[in-house]
Amino acid sequence: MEINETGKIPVIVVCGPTACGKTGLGVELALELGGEVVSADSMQVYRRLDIGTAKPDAAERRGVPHHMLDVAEPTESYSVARYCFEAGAAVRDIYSRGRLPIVVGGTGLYVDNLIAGTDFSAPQGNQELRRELNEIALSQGADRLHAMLRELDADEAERIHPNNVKRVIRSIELIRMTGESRASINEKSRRPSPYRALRLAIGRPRQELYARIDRRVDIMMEKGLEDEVRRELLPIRDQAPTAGQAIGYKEMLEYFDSKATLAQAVDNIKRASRHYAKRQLTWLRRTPDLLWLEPERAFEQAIDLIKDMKERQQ
RNA sequence: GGAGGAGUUCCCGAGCGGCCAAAGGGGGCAGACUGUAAAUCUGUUGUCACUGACUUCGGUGGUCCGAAUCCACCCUCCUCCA
Repeated sequence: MEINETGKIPVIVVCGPTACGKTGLGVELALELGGEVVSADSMQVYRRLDIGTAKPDAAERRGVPHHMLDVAEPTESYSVARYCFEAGAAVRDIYSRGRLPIVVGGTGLYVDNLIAGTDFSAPQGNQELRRELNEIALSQGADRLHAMLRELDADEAERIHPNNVKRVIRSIELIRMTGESRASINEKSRRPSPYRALRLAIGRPRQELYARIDRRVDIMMEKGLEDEVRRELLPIRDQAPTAGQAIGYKEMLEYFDSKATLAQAVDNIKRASRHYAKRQLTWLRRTPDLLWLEPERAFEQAIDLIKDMKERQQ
C-alpha cells in the first residue's frame, strides 16, 4: 500500500471476541494483500505458552510473518506500555518494507492504545510502592486506600470504584511518580495517531460463539494443555505474574493443587472464556468506526472495505 | 415394614409465624476500563399497568388477623434399623 498524503501508516485491524476466527481471517488477508500479522494478544506474547493461548502454529500461519508472538518469558510481567512500544516498531518496520501491517488480536486495551499512538513514556510504577499500597488495602481496607487516592486526585477517585483495588493502586502509583493529576498524565500521553486504521471485527451470535469456545477448549485438552501447564508454568508459577493469570492456565493450576478435578478445571476454563468473550464484546461495542463482518463472508467483505479505503484515499 | 432427615426462586444454599419476592454464592444479562487487561471492578436477575399490584418456597387441605416458616394427609429423595 502506498504512502498517502496524510503521512499516516495504513493498518488493517482484525478484532473480535475469542474463538471468533480472527487468526484465520488475518492470515488470509495477509496472503491476499501482501501483509504481515502483528498480534495484539496479551498472552500470546509469552514463549512456550502455545496451546492455552491458542497461538497460531506454523501451519496456521501459512508462511505469513507474525510479529509480537513469543517476545517475552512467562516470568516477565508484560504491559500495554511495552506492547505499544514494540508493536509500534513492528508496524513501522513492516510498512517500511512496503508491506501491509495487519493487527490481529483480542486484547482491546492493546489494540486501542497501539492505534491511538498513546505515549507511555511517563515513568513506570515501581513494585515496592505497589506492594506497599496493596498491604494498606489488605490491612486497612479498600476504602482507606481509595481515600488516599481521593486526597491525591479527587476527580480520579471519583472515576474508580473503591473496590477496584488494582486500579486504585495503579492510579496512586502513577500520580505519585509524576506528581501530576491523572487527567494531566492522560492528556500528555495523547498524541495524534500515526496510523490510519481500518477496524474490522467478526460478529457471531452469542450461542454460536459459546459453542465454538467449548469446542476449542476441548481441542486444547486434546493437544495437551495439561502437559504444557505442568511443564512450562507449574515450575515457575510464583514468578509468572501475568502469564499465571491467563485463562486455561490458572484453572489448570487449581487442578494441580487438587482444588478441582480435571473435568471441573475444563468446565472452569470454558466458563472463564465465555466471560472473557462477553467483556471483549462490551469493549468492542463502544469502539467507534468498527466494522462488523459476517463470519461466512468475512474475507470478501474485508477485501471490499479495504478497496473502498484505498479509493477514498486517492 | 420401622425410625429419622430433606424437598426454597435458572443452580447451589440460608431462612423456620409478620421487617420475605425471600440472605449469600454460582450462572445469565448489562456495564466500566491508558502502564498486571485472558486482569480488575460495578450493576441487575419472578411478572406487570413497577414508590403499587399480582404469582412463587414438592402437592392438597387446614390453623391463624397473617404461613416458605405451624398442623394433617399425599408425592419424591436420602440415611439408619429390619
